[in-house]
Amino acid sequence: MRATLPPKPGLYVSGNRLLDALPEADRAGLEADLEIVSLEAHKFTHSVGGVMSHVNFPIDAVLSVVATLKNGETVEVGTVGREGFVESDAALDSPLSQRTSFCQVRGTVGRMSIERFEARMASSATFARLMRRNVRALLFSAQQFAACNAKHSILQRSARWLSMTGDRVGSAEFTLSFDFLAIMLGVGRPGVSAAADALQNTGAITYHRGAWKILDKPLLNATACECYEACKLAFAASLRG
Amino acid sequence: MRATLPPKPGLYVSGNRLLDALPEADRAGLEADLEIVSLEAHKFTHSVGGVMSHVNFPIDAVLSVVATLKNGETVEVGTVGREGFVESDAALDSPLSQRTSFCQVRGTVGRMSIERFEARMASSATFARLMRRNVRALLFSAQQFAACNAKHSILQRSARWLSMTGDRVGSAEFTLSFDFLAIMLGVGRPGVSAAADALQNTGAITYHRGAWKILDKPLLNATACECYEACKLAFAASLRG
DNA sequence: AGAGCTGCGTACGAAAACGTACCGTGCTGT
DNA sequence: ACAGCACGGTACGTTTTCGTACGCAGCTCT
Repeated sequence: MRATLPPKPGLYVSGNRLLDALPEADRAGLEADLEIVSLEAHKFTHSVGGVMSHVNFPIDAVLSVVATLKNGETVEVGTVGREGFVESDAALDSPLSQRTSFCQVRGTVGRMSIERFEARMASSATFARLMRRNVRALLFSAQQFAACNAKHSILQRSARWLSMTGDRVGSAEFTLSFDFLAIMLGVGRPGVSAAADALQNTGAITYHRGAWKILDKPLLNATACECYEACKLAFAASLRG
Repeated sequence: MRATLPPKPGLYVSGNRLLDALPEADRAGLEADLEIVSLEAHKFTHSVGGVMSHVNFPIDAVLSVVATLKNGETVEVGTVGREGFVESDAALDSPLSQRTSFCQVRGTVGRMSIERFEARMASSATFARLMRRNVRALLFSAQQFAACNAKHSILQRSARWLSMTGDRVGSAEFTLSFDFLAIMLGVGRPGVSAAADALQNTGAITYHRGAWKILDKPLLNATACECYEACKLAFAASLRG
């Protein structure tokens, strides 16, 4: 679960691509600043309005940022894996979280205290720049989700979600219930059911009782709307600084 | 078209609430750094992928940030008036614009060169903090739009848009065609037509050939989904630093 | 083995929204 | 005054999605 980028010999590699993109000087002391934590599915990392105590850099967990509406419905407004971090508010000069985030697919994260994060933001322009460029990608993806939710079908959005998640867990298999996917996409469960059927019939995926397996990633990507590729590119660009 | 916040005597007041929220020290030289420009409706300020030459602080214009899909459709993913600025990428350590923005409702903006903007970001922590907290509100609103587009009806979203725009132009009257509103919301024109009818029948607004007038703002706000209020609060919070 | 929970298939009427098309109406420029 | 055009009312058949409901299957725990 480490070394997803070619590690430089002797350097600490977190497994989080964002941290791994830091130059050598900025990785000094990183190991001491990070606590590796296992997150179970559906475990919250931060709730809306709360004072943030930590920032989380996913390693092989997938986290979701969601907006909660007044009637209690939640809709996913961002997905974060090893290419990013939560809570992004910390990089925007705010100690308060304006959204809820939680673990979507179980795995590990590197957890850094807000104090250490802010200290690094203040002391290293390179670190701060990388974090802010990542927030830029997060903004891009939130905007893309807005357009996507307005224009794309449940099938396209389901395929997008599965493709994105496949990339982030770094594996073709992961676990997620229909109900949860329906909530994330802001649609009804029968809609997800129909989409999953269609995807399974084309041979792109199989699923069984919450266990998904991607059989044909190119086919799945092709079924997904352009938003998959657009967000992928945006995050890739943010890692290049 | 100036002095929307109580001006301190002798201080330059731009009419943009974000700039006006700056402390006295940070307003030094602001007048020299800003060029007041009149924007016609539908005039682009920046296109996606372009190198940004300027940042625009709306005074009484309303700008839209849109995502353009591959089939040419555009969907509004952010609305910016005198409480904010475009292009936000400049505050996230990027010289490239990742979205297109253009003038939605004609009016004036204060335009600052990217060089002067970056110089202020670098030299004043207060300025940088205010800009980044505004980007935080922009992120919040993009996320809210994502949830809104997934969950709320055309009527609610139309009312939200009109309420938001009314606040931003600082007037109960403004101009906008049905076609354009339909594009912004990512829906068909008949949908907007029906929503406008319903809103006019309740007495919240009137419209005639693209000229809208808000008659009963509280009623309009009540018809709008919660996203109106949520975004309003987010931007208000960003102005308080 | 049985109870109970979670995950999922499915059906179906209702509602929302789409897309397209056609036509009126009020500006605007010559 | 007239043509041309932008604006937008309206209609209608089609598609998508919703919401709800019911039932079955597989896992787990006792």
